[in-house]
Amino acid sequence: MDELTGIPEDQIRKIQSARQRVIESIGQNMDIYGVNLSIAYLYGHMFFRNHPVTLDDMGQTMGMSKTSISTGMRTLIDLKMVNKVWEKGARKDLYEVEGDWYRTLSDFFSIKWKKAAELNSAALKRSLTEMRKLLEQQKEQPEAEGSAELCQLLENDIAKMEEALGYYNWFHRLVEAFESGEIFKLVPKDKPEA
Amino acid sequence: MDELTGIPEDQIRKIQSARQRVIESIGQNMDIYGVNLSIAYLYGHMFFRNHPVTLDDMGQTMGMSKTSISTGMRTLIDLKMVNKVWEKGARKDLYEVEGDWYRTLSDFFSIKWKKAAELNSAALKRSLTEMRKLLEQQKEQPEAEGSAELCQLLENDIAKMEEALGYYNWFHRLVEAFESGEIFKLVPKDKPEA
DNA sequence: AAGAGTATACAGTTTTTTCTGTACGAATTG
DNA sequence: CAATTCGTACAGAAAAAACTGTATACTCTT
Repeated sequence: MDELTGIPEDQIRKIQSARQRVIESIGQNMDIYGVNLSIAYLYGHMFFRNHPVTLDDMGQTMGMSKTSISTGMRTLIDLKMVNKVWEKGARKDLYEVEGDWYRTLSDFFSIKWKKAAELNSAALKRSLTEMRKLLEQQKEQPEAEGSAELCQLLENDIAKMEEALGYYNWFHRLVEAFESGEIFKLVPKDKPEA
Repeated sequence: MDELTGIPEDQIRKIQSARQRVIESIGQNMDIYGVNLSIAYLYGHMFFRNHPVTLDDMGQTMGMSKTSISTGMRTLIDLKMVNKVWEKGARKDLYEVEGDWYRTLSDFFSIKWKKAAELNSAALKRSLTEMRKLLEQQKEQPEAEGSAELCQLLENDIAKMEEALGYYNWFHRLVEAFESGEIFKLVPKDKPEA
């Protein structure tokens, strides 16, 4: 807040209230990124800072313990929403928000969603293999008890899993379109004239 | 589980273990949609069912109270991941998973992300208007104390908020590309041959 | 319109998550 | 190399969320 020195009191209050509205909105809506309110507020406050901040700095600003700020900041760094900044001769670590929100979104998909899709794909592939083998075996002994029902069941499951795998394959390519920036060919950053 | 009657015990166990792997994977990765483990498991179990399920049915399957299943199911319905099914002369409500996962993803963005973007946009616009007015006023009295610093500050904030609004504008168009299916022009469902 | 069976609102309990203070290891200065 | 100062691991306290059982409102059949 040292950037506010020398500015009349009432002006400061107006600016802070305008900022506060945005910070609060960010806070209430950042749950889609899987972060809690405190971390979202931390991000919101950092958004308006024009210089990198320290843990102590933000702890003071938000009235929270340094430990909480530390873990919160780490969460934001893991999500690449915040970057660590190096400054010559600075004792404390410095942090600032990643200003390119398009990249933030892309990174988020890469970090969280892609990983989820890959894990699910792996599980699906293993179970699919198992079930296909079961189906093979069953087809070789069609006289066994309940064989028809079993085959029907297996075929249903297999079909579902194949469809799911198709989806995850598509999703993987979607994330790649974000990573490569190809997505901007379809949806350009600069709004085309209506 | 009535669909498993008449099938040998050991076959059932193999199928259930294959299913369980997938259910568990879904459960552990569905947090990106903002649902908890129980709800994710509920979804996972429903995924493998070939017929609509009832609340009691799933309560039994998952060993949970009907109340929990009810609220969990409602969450999934709100996210359009599960549909209510109407069946003639059925006393109980019936539910089944939305089988089109492309649509599920699209709906999720429409329901959660778009709303978040719109709320943030609204907050940004209001604060932006306020700050622009403050800047106007300030530029008319450049001799006031701390005026230069104040203008600098306001211009910084305004620039940031304008950039953020640009991003939300883009995001809005992105979600529309999902809603309209245009996204499949860029990333086709059927994998092009490599 | 009555009656049986259903889903859910609500309050209390249990479980999980978040937050804090202390303690410790790493890095930096003098 | 000693003395600071920093960031974080860890354990316990506080807060939030999830789950359950009961009670109520609603729907559908008859």
